[in-house]
Amino acid sequence: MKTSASKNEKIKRELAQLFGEQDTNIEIAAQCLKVMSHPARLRILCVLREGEQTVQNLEYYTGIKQSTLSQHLALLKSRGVLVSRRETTYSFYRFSNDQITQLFDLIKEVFCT
Amino acid sequence: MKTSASKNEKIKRELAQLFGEQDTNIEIAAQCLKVMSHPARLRILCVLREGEQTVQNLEYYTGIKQSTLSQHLALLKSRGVLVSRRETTYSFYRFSNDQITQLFDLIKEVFCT
DNA sequence: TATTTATATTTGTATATTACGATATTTACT
DNA sequence: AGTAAATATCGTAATATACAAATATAAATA
Repeated sequence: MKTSASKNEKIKRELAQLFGEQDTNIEIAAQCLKVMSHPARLRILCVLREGEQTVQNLEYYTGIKQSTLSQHLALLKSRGVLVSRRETTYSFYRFSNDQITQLFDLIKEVFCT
Repeated sequence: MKTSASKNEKIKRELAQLFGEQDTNIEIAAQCLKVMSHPARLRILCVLREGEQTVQNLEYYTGIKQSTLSQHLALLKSRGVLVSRRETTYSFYRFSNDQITQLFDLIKEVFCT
């Protein structure tokens, strides 16, 4: 089974463009998406889409246990999905940037309409 | 730490809307996203974004071993990301619908620009 | 300084995913 | 029927992830 040479070239170019020199883009994308691909973490993101929240509010809204929640938040933060700030003893978490927000919105649109 | 009652209500409504009766939306979204969140599978999707391909062409473009590739394809198919058709001894895989394509395009935009 | 509150980290255990070789299946062709 | 080609599935070992209890840290306040 062969494909035309020109189409081969197009696909190869496309791949080169997507992956970049070291496949870093695709690795980063996979890691970031993977961390969003969990029911508990999608719940967290859904709450944070409305604005930043403390851990205990997230616990209240999502029903996830504190230690588990904290681990999910750490994971989301480590992959650049969320950022946090500390105010006295409270940690506030929020989306890290508009592109993540946009991605989340599309996910919601795709799966919830 | 308290949040205003009205904001509480808004978030609760938001959650109810997203999750639906049985949290099915969020489960489906998590499963579908998870299956896309793998370097090898993103490579596959990148090739298929250009149009349907046989397994052996995918093997050629992605460098993934045949049995591994076949498992990735089966997974993507089982979660509704891809569909396939058989023509003689060849299986052709392609994106299952426009929403998945749109989602993939945004992922690419977010992580590769 | 002792205590309390909010959050983070560690630890143990259970479960899930991954890649790949070996094997099976499907279809075409002789 | 027998063989070959393309694809699918199985078995398994290595690795990763999930969860929650226990513990640790950080900051406020008595």
